[in-house]
Amino acid sequence: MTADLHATASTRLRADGQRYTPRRRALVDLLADSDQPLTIPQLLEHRKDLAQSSAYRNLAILERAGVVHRIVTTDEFSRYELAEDLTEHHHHLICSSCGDVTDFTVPAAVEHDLEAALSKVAKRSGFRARSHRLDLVGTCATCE
Amino acid sequence: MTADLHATASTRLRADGQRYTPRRRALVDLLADSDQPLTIPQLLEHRKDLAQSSAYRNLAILERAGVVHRIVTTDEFSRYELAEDLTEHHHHLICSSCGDVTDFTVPAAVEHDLEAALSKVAKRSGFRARSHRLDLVGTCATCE
DNA sequence: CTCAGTGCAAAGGATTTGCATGCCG
DNA sequence: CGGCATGCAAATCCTTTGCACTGAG
Repeated sequence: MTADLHATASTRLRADGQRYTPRRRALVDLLADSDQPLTIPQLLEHRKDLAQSSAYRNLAILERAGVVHRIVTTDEFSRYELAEDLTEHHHHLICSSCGDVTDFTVPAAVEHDLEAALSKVAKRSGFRARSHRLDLVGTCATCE
Repeated sequence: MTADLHATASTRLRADGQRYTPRRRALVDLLADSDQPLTIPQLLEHRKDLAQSSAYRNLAILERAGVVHRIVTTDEFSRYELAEDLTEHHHHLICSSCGDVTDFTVPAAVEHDLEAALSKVAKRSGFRARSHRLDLVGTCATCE
């Protein structure tokens, strides 16, 4: 699936008039290898040769192209993960103490009921839903 | 319930060694009167006599005391609402175009199943859950 | 040669903080 | 009176932007 991932990333960037450069590929690789959304400092930590400004710029471009997704939790840093359709649908455990985020999933049945309830709400309010977010906020095992 | 609200706010602040001043009360009033979380510019807009820095400071204090809750969505501003236990449990429609946030609720049955699934997840990961967040992200009727 | 991608350094903007003043207890 | 709350202005810090350089086509 990794090969596919890069092919998809490349296609989406091209569709947006952008190239799939080594730097951008490196960012996608880092995100794909992680089981949690990463902040830019964390990304730079893993790949010291990446320039901060370029990381910001490239992640913004990758986000516009629909390759990565930016999330804001409770601390001061944005975090990035692969776009929803490039991973499996999942949710986040957010530690309000250290800010760390971990992925998790819920049973398909629950997810399904949720979808149904949400689409009803959206229809009622004339809201065009694109996605939903379900996060659990609390304290992670380490901070506890 | 408004009287109770202020009594509760006052008690919680006192427990945190803080006073319930007119400015703080004004902020709580504004949030209680709104059917959506508000940004600080929005709060200042409603009450022009509030100083920006004091608003920031007081909201931080109110948050520490458990009276208000800060949420970060997709745009650059934080938004504030009354703490979960001072309102009814609800969720948010987040417009990714204008950043506006509207409250909504889901049927108790769905909410209940969700709680059950989440507490199972939390237990499995040694995560101490404090609350959950369920948001619908998309485009509001106005921006559509 | 051209033009996008990159790195560095400087600018931006929401939020925070230092400090002098005012007010409640 | 004492100490916290307030307002103003300056400082912070994540993020964005300007600009010159480099490399791919």
